[in-house]
Amino acid sequence: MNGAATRARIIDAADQLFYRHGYEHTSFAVIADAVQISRGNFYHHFKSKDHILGAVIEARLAATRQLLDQWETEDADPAGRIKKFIHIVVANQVDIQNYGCPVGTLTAELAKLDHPSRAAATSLFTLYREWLRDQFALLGHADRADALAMHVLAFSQGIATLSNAFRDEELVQREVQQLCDWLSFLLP
Amino acid sequence: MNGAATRARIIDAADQLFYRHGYEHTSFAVIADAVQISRGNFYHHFKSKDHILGAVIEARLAATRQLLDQWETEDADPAGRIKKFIHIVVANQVDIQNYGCPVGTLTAELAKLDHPSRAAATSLFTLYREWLRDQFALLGHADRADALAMHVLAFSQGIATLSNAFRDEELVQREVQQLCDWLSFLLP
DNA sequence: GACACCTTAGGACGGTCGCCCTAATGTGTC
DNA sequence: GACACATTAGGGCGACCGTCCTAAGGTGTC
Repeated sequence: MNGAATRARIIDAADQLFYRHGYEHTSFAVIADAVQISRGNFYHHFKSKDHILGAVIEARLAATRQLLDQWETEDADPAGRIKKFIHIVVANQVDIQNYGCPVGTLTAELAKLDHPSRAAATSLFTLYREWLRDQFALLGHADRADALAMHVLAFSQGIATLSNAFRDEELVQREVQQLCDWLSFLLP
Repeated sequence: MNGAATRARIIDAADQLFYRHGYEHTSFAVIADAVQISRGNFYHHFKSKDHILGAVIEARLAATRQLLDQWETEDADPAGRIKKFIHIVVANQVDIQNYGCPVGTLTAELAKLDHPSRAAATSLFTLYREWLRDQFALLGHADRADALAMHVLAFSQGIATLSNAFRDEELVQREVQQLCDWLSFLLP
């Protein structure tokens, strides 16, 4: 098999497993099982588990950039784009109920581990933050665009955490609706 | 030394370590070092690491109940009590910046580990939820008291997550102020 | 002082971890 | 077919994991 393809499959499997069971709890053996290659073979593709994590974060960054770009072309209205972001927690409700927010839980875990990739994981948040900030600036709130962006980000994280803890679907619907209402008041 | 005292010291040290470095990442050896007892000695006090976790959660539940009771006696105004809760993220800002919310991060980790004590950890959230619900009911919002309680809870979690990710003090101040303003609109 | 019992020390156990090596196999080029 | 190189299989390495055992030490009662 092509080496690059195997590498991509490792990243993909590791991404899923890191998300579902946490970075530390995911062992080489489990990833190897998922990709159906031998354990020792990893060394050829990645020098260490940390390097796999680095590649996973990089892949997520690329995927996130693509998603945000796609939203830019799909929706001409900045407010509509923000709503698309807000509705992530609804679209991914099942996963979030089971495993929490992929970004929030990863940064939290890496912070506790004092892991070198902590900053890289935070940059995933920054991607959303700056994108949201741009949208709010377009809506005429350039002076407090960053604060508004962080407000939206914070509520998404809060909803994700409680959705995961209580497995409460109604809560998600209700809070999302509330945040969309709040957004409407900001429109020109 | 008194056995009960040693047991209490184990719980206390484990609580700190679980919070700062995560449950799974905290080994027997590290706890033993912190308490200054031998590794194998744990078996006399706790059958397994899971039992230590159980005891830690129980201790946190007791401490939380005591805190909430104290607030009830300290402040006769339900709105004032809610503000006390909101300001937890300010009072514990340093710890939260470094390690996140003790409840939120624990439930998230246990969810990923599919750990038996997951439900027990969630009951820590429930404690706050029901207390907040009671406060909002006292304020004359019995019909939607639970939704309001969850709103405040979600906010706290979101702030804690972002505070931990970005280490941004200003963000905390700003969002807390905003939520207090929101609370003022609900007052009779 | 004798005794029972609570508490502790220290280490062995089977297992798994992340990591690393070597030999074999596949693949493309000439 | 010969060769160079990319990829893989399989397993060993030392370290550490959570658990469990035994023997020693401490403490209180009579």
